Amino acid sequence: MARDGPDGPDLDADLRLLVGYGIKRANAALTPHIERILGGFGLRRSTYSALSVLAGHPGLRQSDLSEVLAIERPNLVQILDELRHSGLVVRSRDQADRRAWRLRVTPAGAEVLAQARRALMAYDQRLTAGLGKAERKALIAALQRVERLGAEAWEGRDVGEISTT
Amino acid sequence: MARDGPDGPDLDADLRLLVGYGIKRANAALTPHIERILGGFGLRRSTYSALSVLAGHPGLRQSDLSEVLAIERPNLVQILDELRHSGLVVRSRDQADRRAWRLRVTPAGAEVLAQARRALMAYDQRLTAGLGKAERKALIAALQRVERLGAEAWEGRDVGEISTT
DNA sequence: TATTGTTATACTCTATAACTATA
DNA sequence: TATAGTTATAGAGTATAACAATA
Repeated sequence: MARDGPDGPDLDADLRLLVGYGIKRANAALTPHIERILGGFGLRRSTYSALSVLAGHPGLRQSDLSEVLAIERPNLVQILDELRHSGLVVRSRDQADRRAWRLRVTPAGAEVLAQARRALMAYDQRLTAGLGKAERKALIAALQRVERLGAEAWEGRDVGEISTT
Repeated sequence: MARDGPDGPDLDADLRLLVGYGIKRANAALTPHIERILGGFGLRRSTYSALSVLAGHPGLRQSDLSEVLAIERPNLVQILDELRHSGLVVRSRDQADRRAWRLRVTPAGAEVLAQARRALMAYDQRLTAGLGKAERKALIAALQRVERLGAEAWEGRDVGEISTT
């Protein structure tokens, strides 16, 4: 255990056995680069995500978007303010339910999204350099599966047995 | 595209093509559960990580630990204060360099770590339920590779070409 | 009575500048 | 002059309570 790697001893070898640790470290390593890339288009991670979903699903309400992106409604307000003030998103009152807003991406928003998407996809593809298309798809599927399994409430009882399959 | 899944339409299908998005969503889904599990032992994610590294490498200095865990030195101070006040870690002045501290896990710290580790490992194993041992190892390796590739500075030039391999 | 969007607020994580004591 | 650890602080992300307007 704790064997040395090419960049020196991996002192966190024990933590590296955990999928959750690997995900946290990977996220921390990627985040500043993703923010820098999107920042070049006047976007943040959250505004890019909102723009991306709205572009594919015009007429979505804020509460729908909140659920899709797993963002609390109050936190979405600022995100949408930002997109509206930049002229990338507009909203109009729902005719049937006058409490709700219907959101749409403007032509300018679609253009910014397209450009940001190209830059972000190029970076993201680099993350799986050396992997084939099938392997990349498998990684993405595995992550989504981890997300689902991890989110399922668990009674946290002390399970001594660990599957050896 | 944007085909419906078993739990309804996946409105973020476009974002799901990104490894970075999958990592962010997985991390967000796991974090509260991991915090809850570790909270049962009086630990946070950061204090658990520090405890885990120090247990395997007694005598480490704070700056070493900071580098291993990719935590800025100032942020490590509070983490170690917490561990010391809980009696899980002690420190002593380095004899050769009286600016530095040498860190060690106490017997109580080792015991808390062992218990927390069992609970956390049981949860983490659940994240890859259905995967074989080799597949789980491959996922962990892929994450570490993503972390490394993603951290390497990149000039962010607009690369239109995307590998089709 | 419940829901949509909003405001205010608080808490954690993370990052930087500047200080001290030692080297 | 540089380094180890510290303090203070600021920003981003995220979470909850409470409110107005509407259902």
